[in-house]
Amino acid sequence: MVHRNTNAVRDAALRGAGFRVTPQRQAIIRVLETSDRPLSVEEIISRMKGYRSGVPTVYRNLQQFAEHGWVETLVGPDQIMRFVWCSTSKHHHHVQCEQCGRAVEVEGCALKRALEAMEAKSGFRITRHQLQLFGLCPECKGE
Amino acid sequence: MVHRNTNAVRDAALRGAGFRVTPQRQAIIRVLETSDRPLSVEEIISRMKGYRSGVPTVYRNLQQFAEHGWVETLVGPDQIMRFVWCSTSKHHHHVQCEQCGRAVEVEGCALKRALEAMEAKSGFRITRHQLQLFGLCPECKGE
DNA sequence: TTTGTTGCAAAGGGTTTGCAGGAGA
DNA sequence: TCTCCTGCAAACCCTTTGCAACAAA
Repeated sequence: MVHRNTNAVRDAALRGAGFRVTPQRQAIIRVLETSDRPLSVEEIISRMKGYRSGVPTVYRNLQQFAEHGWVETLVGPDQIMRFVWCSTSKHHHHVQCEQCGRAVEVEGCALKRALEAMEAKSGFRITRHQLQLFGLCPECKGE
Repeated sequence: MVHRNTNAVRDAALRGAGFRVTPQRQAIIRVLETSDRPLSVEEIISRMKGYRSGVPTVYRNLQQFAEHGWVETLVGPDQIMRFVWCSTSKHHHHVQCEQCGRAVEVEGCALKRALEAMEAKSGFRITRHQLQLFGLCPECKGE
């Protein structure tokens, strides 16, 4: 019973963080966890099966989840907020396919050397960075 | 007459790109060129000396300038568009000081090796990336 | 004179707030 | 029961659009 177990873990995490377990929160997390790409609030709501929650509720919860490091908020040139579930709380980046929209996490961060070079060039001490990667996923790039 | 010269160069660039030379455009460029950080539209207008143009005009021009690669549009978590003048049209990144807000360009891109590592990890072919750097500038980091 | 530009006002649309009713614990 | 949450509607506010007047060329 993998499902049962997953749900139990998620509910425990909610409670452990001081949240009440509501069907809305469960639905938001379920949608985000099973999505292969960043989702807007509208997209999150439309993907809720059997349950439809209000827009403000989703925003409020997403904001709280972000404070706990559970979701990452991305906002691109279209000015729309999109959210991704972070399976790892370690520093990581997301690569998104420009053709099919699928996104995956790249664990770890290979930027160490590059950042050092940029620190030397700029004279700044770089403390934080945000990298967004775009390209072609394995399926889309193969012919 | 450095000023005269700079202005002449800028006006020629405008004309060369098919733009008419208007005081609004001149003012926008002047503000952006002399700014040491990304500016919102509101900030751009408030910094215009002796001339005040309408909000839509600034947005429209900024959009056109961006299409010519003259300005870069950044939008952070606060959802507000900010614009920086790009002195070079080559690929580059910006580092912004988290304390004083000053931002500088880092010419070139030291990410080649890091991107290759991430391509290998993800299986994606990475075609485009956007990197935002934050840290402490030379003045702010000293002590 | 021709045609690109500007400015005003209004529309647009994603996000946030206020508040009363509802439901976890 | 006691709070926390949710949902609705309205408020917000940055950005865009429409259109008539204006000005560069």
